Amino acid sequence: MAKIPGDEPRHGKVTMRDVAQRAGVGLATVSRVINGKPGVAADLIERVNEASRALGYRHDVTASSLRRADRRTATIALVLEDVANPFSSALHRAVEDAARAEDILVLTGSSDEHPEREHELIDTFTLRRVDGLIVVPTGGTDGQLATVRRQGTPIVCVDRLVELDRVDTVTVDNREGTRAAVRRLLDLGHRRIAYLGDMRAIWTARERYEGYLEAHAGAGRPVDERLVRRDIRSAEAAEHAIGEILTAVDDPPTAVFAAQNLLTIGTLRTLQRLGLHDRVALIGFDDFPLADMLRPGVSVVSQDPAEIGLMAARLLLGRINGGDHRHARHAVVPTGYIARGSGEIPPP
Amino acid sequence: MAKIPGDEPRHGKVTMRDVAQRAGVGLATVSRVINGKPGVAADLIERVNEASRALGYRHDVTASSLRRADRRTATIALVLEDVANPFSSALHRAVEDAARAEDILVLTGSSDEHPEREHELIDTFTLRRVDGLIVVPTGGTDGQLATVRRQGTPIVCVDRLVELDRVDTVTVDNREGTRAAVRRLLDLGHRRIAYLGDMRAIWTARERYEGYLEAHAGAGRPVDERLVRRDIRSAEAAEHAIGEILTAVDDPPTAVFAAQNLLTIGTLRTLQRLGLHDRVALIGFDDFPLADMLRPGVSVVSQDPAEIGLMAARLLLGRINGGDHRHARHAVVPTGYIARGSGEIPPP
DNA sequence: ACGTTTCCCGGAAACGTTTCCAGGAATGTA
DNA sequence: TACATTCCTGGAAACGTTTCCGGGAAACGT
Repeated sequence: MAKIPGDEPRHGKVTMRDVAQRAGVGLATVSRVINGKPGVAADLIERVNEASRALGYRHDVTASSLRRADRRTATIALVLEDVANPFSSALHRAVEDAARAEDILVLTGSSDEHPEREHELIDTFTLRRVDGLIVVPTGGTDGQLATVRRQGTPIVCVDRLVELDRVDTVTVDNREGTRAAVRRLLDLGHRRIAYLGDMRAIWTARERYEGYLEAHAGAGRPVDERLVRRDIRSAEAAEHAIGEILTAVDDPPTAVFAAQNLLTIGTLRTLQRLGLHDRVALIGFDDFPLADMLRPGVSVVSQDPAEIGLMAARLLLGRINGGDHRHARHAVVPTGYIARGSGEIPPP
Repeated sequence: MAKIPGDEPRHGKVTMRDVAQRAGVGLATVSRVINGKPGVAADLIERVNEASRALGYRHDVTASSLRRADRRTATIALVLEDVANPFSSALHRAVEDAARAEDILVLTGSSDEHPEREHELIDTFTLRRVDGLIVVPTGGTDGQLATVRRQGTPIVCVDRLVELDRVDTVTVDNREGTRAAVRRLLDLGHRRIAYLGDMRAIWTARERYEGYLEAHAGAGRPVDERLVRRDIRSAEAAEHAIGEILTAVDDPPTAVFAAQNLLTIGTLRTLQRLGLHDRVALIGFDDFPLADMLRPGVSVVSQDPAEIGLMAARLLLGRINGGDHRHARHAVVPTGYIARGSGEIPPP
């Protein structure tokens, strides 16, 4: 064959059969010992362990999962929006740590918020027979998720609520976090509070907007539609939108609530450009690095991706390890508020 | 073919045998068709394809790799310092994209800069028979990497240079990037330039320091050891160190070069606290989000993690696909300089 | 002492696939 | 036409493991 020059002949491959032979026992016994199954004489266990140590035997998880009844593969998959964004990667890390504790590996993929891509990823992952799936769902794959779940793969959906049979979720209290923050602005005396929101197709975006409305309703204040822009998907679009609102509207807002990371940053840029950063209040949803280094510091509604990831991993691993709760569990982790100055600017 | 939501029930495990039966051909023929091997009659190919489509057959990569001669598993592994840090995750994303183009999945793990942890990860990954390994090496695992490589697994080391047989590397031109930046400061008239560096055990840290020395040597300027602090590992430590240098030294520096992300941020904090951010020049190594939003904007030597990741993936996939280059290839990607103000502050 | 149950153990089948091998058809050559 | 060669094809073995099953020994009950 095409033998790569300089490649060592694959000597390594010591198999269970080798161990069995050296220990002078049957193949089945070695398997039992390796898997820690009961009902093997103590001296045989010792012989097998000794032999496998001496030979440097390494258990082949792949081959094992082929025959194994539960087909466990010691791998879970994580479908994120984009492994490179800070929220996703913090989540990823938390999941990795939780999985590592049980010697489980993590496969990841980025959906880029595209249902087709997400579908494809879930497809590939389930084909590899991962033991479980943690998904930040785009919302276009509920049907697929339901079938996959029905076929036996435990699933935890994260960040966005989905209502599917025996699919657990971990979400953040978007509505309440937003409501409380906007309420702060109202209590500070702001009457005209602009709102910048993400794509309406995204559950969190809808929830946050609800919180904005609730805060106004709770304070008996009307919402001026002209101060609201939704379906904004980038920092640039936010820059533009808030610029329009601040300049074109005859009675401009004295505060802004930016319902997502990038939108906060876009708003920030425009405020600085217009020299309004010390006069218009700003609260963003979701913290970001260096928010405290800006002036004024940017106040945010914070969520804890590590906590979310940990929770998701716990729920998933719980189901994988046989806890077959017949109903879906929905964990909600609370948001925080970090006051850094921008949210504390009073109306003129 | 690409139907999106609410998919067919596709329960059951339809195997190659089922396809063979329905197509009225032998098992071996189905395998040949699926793997696109030559020497099958056109009508049989059509029959097999039709049958497999009709039954919704899905190729089981796991079982396949068990018997397969090359043992390819269509998976590569990525060992990063921490999946959650921006450099790592940007790299991760680039690798994911390159791999996806060849239907290859990516396993990841975080070493946290611990050799033992890295060793463990590499061990686990190779046991799973990944097709290749991309590693940001801690430096404590060269022996293991050499063995793994010798046993046949292609390896690309990233960010830090290692000299191992047939192990490719992708690094950034740390030395030159630093030299040029420090040279700028010197040309601007700065004579006393402080240096904050990461752990000396890390190759990049050593290289950057060399660049700092070279710049001084090239300009015929001496280096004052009292302005140099190395082995700093956190933003807090940097904050403290630079504070000491700025206040305790009788003839304080007029500029600072921070050789790593966190150190730049730590320095920034201290400069702001001391009210020196407009008077002491600062250049950092490695860009970070919002660096342009600070006052003054933070000038940095920039590296492109996406480019690095892409390059690494290319080298790896090249080897996986049979490119048996017998010598190691070392790609070096250039750094940039982004002037935002802080690096352009002249000496008093 | 004898039958029955329980407990351990090892040989063999199975998991879903690829590869080896041998046989039959088709083609080429003399 | 006869024979060697090439080409296709499918049955069976193999990959490394787990699980099924049957058998022998030990423990138990009478």
